[in-house]
Amino acid sequence: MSTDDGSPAGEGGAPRLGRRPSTTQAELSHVALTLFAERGFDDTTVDDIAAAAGIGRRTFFRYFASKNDLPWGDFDAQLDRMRAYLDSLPDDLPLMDAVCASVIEFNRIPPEEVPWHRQRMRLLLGVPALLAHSTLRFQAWRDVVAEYAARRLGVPADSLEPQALAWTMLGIALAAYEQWLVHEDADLTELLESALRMLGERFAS
Amino acid sequence: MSTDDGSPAGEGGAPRLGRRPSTTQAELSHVALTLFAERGFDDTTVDDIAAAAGIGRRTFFRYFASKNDLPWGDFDAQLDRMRAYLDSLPDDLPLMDAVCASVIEFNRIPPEEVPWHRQRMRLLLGVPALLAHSTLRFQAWRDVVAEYAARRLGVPADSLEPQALAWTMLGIALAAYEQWLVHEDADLTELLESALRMLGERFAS
DNA sequence: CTTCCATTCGGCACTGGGTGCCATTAGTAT
DNA sequence: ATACTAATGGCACCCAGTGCCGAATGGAAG
Repeated sequence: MSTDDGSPAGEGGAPRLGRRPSTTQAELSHVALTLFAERGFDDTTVDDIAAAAGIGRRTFFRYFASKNDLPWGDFDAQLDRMRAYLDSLPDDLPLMDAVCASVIEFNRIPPEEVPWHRQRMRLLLGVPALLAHSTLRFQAWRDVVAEYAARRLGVPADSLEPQALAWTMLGIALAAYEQWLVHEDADLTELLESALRMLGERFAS
Repeated sequence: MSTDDGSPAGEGGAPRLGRRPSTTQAELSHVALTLFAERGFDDTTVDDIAAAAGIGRRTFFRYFASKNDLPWGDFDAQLDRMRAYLDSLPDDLPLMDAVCASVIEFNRIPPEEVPWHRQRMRLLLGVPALLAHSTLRFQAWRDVVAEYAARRLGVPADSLEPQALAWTMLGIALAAYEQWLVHEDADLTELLESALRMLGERFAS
């Protein structure tokens, strides 16, 4: 995914060589999300999406490796943002504080994008096929957390402690998301904070 | 899954009426696991499995809803075991102790089944398609934990606290499993214990 | 033994996601 | 105009999964 498919039609700098891409991931994603909202995920075929976007079915699969990837946009860019945030934190900040802060920061969303993001997440966590596929994305997210924790702890990234920490953080975040989707008026940041706080209290026993 | 597909060929009680099933989930699962070990999951088609088991492709899908379900056996029975174990614990045992104990108990495996279980889990966590599909099974597991926690806490099962706890426990268990798969000589119970212990220490900060 | 009924089997055709191949199209540079 | 580059999209193909329906297999009732 990410932007290595050479598609950012328009600016970028490179004077373009060869035929220009006829669309973008973002546009395809948008078209698809609209269709999903109308007919539902399962009742929307890739042909429908390609037709609605005015491209061939074969071309669709050059922009997205699978139908399941549509709601994700370019997650890799988000991961880079998270990595950068973690690296910007001072090393004397306790590990748990750093990780908790980054989870909160990663999931901070501008108010105007809340409805949009809500729809995306409702899809991702509500449609079984998408929830299953999401696991693979979450794995990449966990790796970011685990690598940071491993560096701070001075242990390999694939050892128990960073991995367990990363899994835990993912779990907490998803539990908060589920609440957020159910309660229309809830604030995601607050939910994340209380989930994290709860974890600390519960384990203090 | 479970046993509602009416296939437990042999005993059961009901004197059988109509044609008898020509195989069982267990046998199919066994045949499939063997093929997976030889050729790999992705390079084994459903036709291969059906042929190896001596049944028609169409019949295969009456025993398993999908190819992805093959390595799972009857997970529902395991979940019932877990529920029963949780219910058997005294109510004055602190919640966290109860949950931790049940995670450990759920993943206790007889020594003779270790190699078998290892292969199954290596498949489930190593093949992307299976890992993704597993999410749906893990959801059922999480529900068991969340329902118990909710009862102990006197809150709805879909509220934040039980859900976050369940997610966390799943994460810890999976982190331990990953270590177990990497280290051939490791003991799963010990890994689970140290992962749980670590979580407590880390959050005590 | 024959008839009836229940249940499983499995072939066939079809949908839908995903891929490899390759000619075509649309651009830039010379 | 020519050459080169990169994206497009049609076509054929593979595989998972489903609906339909007739055929096979068994027990029970006549």
